[in-house]
Amino acid sequence: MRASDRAYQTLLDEIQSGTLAPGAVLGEVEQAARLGVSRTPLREALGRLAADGLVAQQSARVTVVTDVDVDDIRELFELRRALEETAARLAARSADAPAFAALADEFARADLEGRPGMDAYYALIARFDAELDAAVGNVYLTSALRTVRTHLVRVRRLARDNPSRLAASVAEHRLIASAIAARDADLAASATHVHLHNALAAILASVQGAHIESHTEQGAA
Amino acid sequence: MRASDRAYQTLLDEIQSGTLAPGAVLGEVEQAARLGVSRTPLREALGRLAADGLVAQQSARVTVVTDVDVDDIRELFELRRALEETAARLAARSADAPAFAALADEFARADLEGRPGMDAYYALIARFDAELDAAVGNVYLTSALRTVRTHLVRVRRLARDNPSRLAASVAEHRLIASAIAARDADLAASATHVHLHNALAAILASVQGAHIESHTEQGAA
DNA sequence: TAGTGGCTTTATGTATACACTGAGATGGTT
DNA sequence: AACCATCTCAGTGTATACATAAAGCCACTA
Repeated sequence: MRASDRAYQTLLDEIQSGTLAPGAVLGEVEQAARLGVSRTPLREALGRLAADGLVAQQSARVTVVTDVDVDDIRELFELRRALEETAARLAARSADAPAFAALADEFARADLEGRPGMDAYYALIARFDAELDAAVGNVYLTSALRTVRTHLVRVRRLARDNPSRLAASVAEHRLIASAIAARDADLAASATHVHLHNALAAILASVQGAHIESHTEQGAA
Repeated sequence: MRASDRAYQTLLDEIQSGTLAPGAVLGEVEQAARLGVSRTPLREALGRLAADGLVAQQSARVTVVTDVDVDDIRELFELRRALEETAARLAARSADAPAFAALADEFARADLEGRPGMDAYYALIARFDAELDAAVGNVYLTSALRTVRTHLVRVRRLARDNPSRLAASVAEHRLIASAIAARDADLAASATHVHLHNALAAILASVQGAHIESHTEQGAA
């Protein structure tokens, strides 16, 4: 594996996991030393992260991890809705029906108990996304979706998972998969719309709650 | 201006104009020498072009200008429809109405005579796009649209402009601008849908025509 | 004559040295 | 004491030297 790939992957993981918080300054010499690569591959990694929108040049001399506020989440979901509704429609047109029927079945039987259940669920969603990309068969759309998903990892981290919301999310995914398997483009698009509406509402509620909590904590401290 | 920016801009122009044709091999040393920069900034430029999707690593040792075939054009327009319909809806929600009314008026009075008329028309479309981006106020959506527009430059070049199609295109843009100015999101989205449908049909017809012609030329040669 | 093995060559990937710019500090002046 | 100019320095931008690996070619063998 190339040094620039390792640097990119490491920084990506750290930004997505929050280890590198928004606003963190990424000096080239500092990060290169920390990751054990020279400045050349590190600069390439920073360039890719900048293209992803995860870092930005604040001034001419300092690049920082980009911030994610509530407005960003709303904007991200506007784009996500445009892309995923289109993807659902296109997938319904030409999808491998048995594959999506099988995914729908897996969503129907998904077990969300404990951390292993959650991990299995996220893995299932990843497989669903991959199958969706394959069914859509559009590199431009898939590429745009990849960027959205990259940002979504950070957004999900901001919002804490709520058990009842997760159960609803499973049911929503099951409907989307069923609709695609049944070649019902309108239903697939509407179900996606509904899912994203609910997902956004849950995230915003969670973020607002955390926001109020953190204010309370500040007051108590 | 940085050397890497100049290299990127030059290569971008050459790829978009067709000077660097699809399939052209871009060796680092060769291009660096040609553009008068060292390999370091040239590699950065190639990285940005790769992120744009204009070049790709064919094998481990050779980067080439990506190809654009008819299927690519269809796929690009699927994404474009998703993004621009959404953009039109969002712009209708919060646009600077007088600005779009003024744009609609300019489209109504557009003169397409000769090359200066065409250049003025393309400049007007660029202003329309900029005003649309401002009205949408969504960096994620705007960024995705930027990528689409980057590819569209090459697609437009493949298709030769047809005078009657251009006149229709002006009328379609006028309607979109009017709908946004009137805050009619449904009409703006539908007008955008119609416009993109017609634009794609014209491009495909032109490309097919050119394809047949080039076959004929081959047969004659 | 065809195929294989190794060598050579050439390109990329990486490290490092140099250049230059912009920000901050320090000292002088008003 | 406050403000401005200059100097220093840190950090980025660029060039180049070195490491490495893949592709082509030639020779040798079956």
